[in-house]
Amino acid sequence: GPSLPHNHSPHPSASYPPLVMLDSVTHSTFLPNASFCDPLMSWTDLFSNEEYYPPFEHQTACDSYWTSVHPEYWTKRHVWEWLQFCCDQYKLDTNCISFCHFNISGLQLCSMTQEEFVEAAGLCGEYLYFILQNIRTQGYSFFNDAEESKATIKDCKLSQGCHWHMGLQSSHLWEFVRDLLLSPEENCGILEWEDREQGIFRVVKSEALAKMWGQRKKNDRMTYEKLSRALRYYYKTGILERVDRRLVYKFGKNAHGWQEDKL
DNA sequence: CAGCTGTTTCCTGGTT
DNA sequence: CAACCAGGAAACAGCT
Repeated sequence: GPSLPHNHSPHPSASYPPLVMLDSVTHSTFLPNASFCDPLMSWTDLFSNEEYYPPFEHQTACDSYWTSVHPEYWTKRHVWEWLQFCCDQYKLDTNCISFCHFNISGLQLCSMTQEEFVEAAGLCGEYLYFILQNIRTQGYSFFNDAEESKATIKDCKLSQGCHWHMGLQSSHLWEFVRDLLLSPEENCGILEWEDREQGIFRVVKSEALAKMWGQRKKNDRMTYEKLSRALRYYYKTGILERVDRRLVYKFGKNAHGWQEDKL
């Protein structure tokens, strides 16, 4: 899509599926309760923190943790562990993840497209996809060779830090609305699903919504009048579809990440 | 620098 | 009447 940022791998020589940066992922969605912290930091800290990664020698062959195995060779159990870990570490909303979609082997997991991740886990799917691609591209040694990983981590930290920040800053209006709908903690009854399946929702507190959007854009002059004008532009691009009711909107064909997982 | 995207701002006119 | 909806037009900001 034209709105996707350019893929920019930290490892130009490697060939693997392109990294899809999370331009649509917002801070509020994934870290609803945490004080602001760079998700990247937790990501990298994660992989340099021995607390989460017990020394490799402590693992036995038949009792290996997912970090000690390359994703392609993960068992169902490894996949499960990885998923649990991601939910835990990134405070993913487990309600939007269809866990039965992940009752699969690592090989199957690796063959899933981003779209399939989104289908299986909504917005979290994008996140999980991103994490998985990172693990894959870092390679096996990432978890085992401490010396080698250090350098890799550092490189990653820099280049991906930029992407993260860009992703966090450049959230579009419709994504902001979507994320609000998907995170009850932040929502406070501002938005409400009218028809979850159809992607129809209602703006309950229009002024509050405008205020919140204004905060996001550092614009204290934002009003619902202006915000709604921006929303109406989405009819043209298929992000939203017209609903003939006051304060009611519907996600269009070109909006993604809002769908509830279908069992 | 030019051009494009995604709004932001403003406005006229019509609807609930 | 207040709060919305429809869009056109133009300004703007960030990005390529």
